Amino acid sequence: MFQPLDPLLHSELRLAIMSLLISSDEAEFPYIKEQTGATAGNLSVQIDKLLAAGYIEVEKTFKGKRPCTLCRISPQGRQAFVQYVEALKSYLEVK
Amino acid sequence: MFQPLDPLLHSELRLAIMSLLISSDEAEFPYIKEQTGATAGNLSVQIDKLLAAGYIEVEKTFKGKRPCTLCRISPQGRQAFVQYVEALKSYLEVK
DNA sequence: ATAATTTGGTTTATATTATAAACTTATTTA
DNA sequence: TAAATAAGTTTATAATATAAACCAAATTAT
Repeated sequence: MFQPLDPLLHSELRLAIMSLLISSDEAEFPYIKEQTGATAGNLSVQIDKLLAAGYIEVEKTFKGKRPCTLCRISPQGRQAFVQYVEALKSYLEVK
Repeated sequence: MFQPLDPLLHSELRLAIMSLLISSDEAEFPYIKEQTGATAGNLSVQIDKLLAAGYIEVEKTFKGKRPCTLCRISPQGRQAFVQYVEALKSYLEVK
């Protein structure tokens, strides 16, 4: 009937992050922050969770002299997102 | 960019309840319990929240000698569900 | 030169939420 | 009449989301 929803993706901010990454493939911390409207603290925590789950990869580099945190979606992340969307349909389709 | 997700609907169990009610219009507690696989306690709590939000109406009757809790979606609930689905699209569509 | 502000975050604390366990009451069934 | 089942509710706990507080380095203003 209803397919379980991956709790890692069923979160407004994490879903927004993944949504950005699935189309842009990679994005910098400040860009994600701006696009999602999240606070830096919240964003940092949620990025850590996605990283811990293996849904994204995080590369810490520098952009000139300033630190730059680059996020990229992983194959597992991409798959999890697709599955999440599939699962969601079981709740949204009129049966 | 991303539309906010109504936190009352962005919950696996409450979304399942609303999903059932939007298509069947009304349903009994045990039926919802069976369809969602939720525990009675959890279901009771979430039904209360949907009721408090005005998204559903709850009628406590009897079916023979046994109590029967009947849930029905309200116009506000229906509207909120439709809006939630709209908002979700902003996360799911490839941009 | 140095004080204040901004950038780019992380860590920690709090408040909310989801969830199940424990409980209640009435009704069947053994 | 004792045990089990049905139909829930209340309460406790564990997880979660979120922002506030913090930190370090770089930039800008005085």
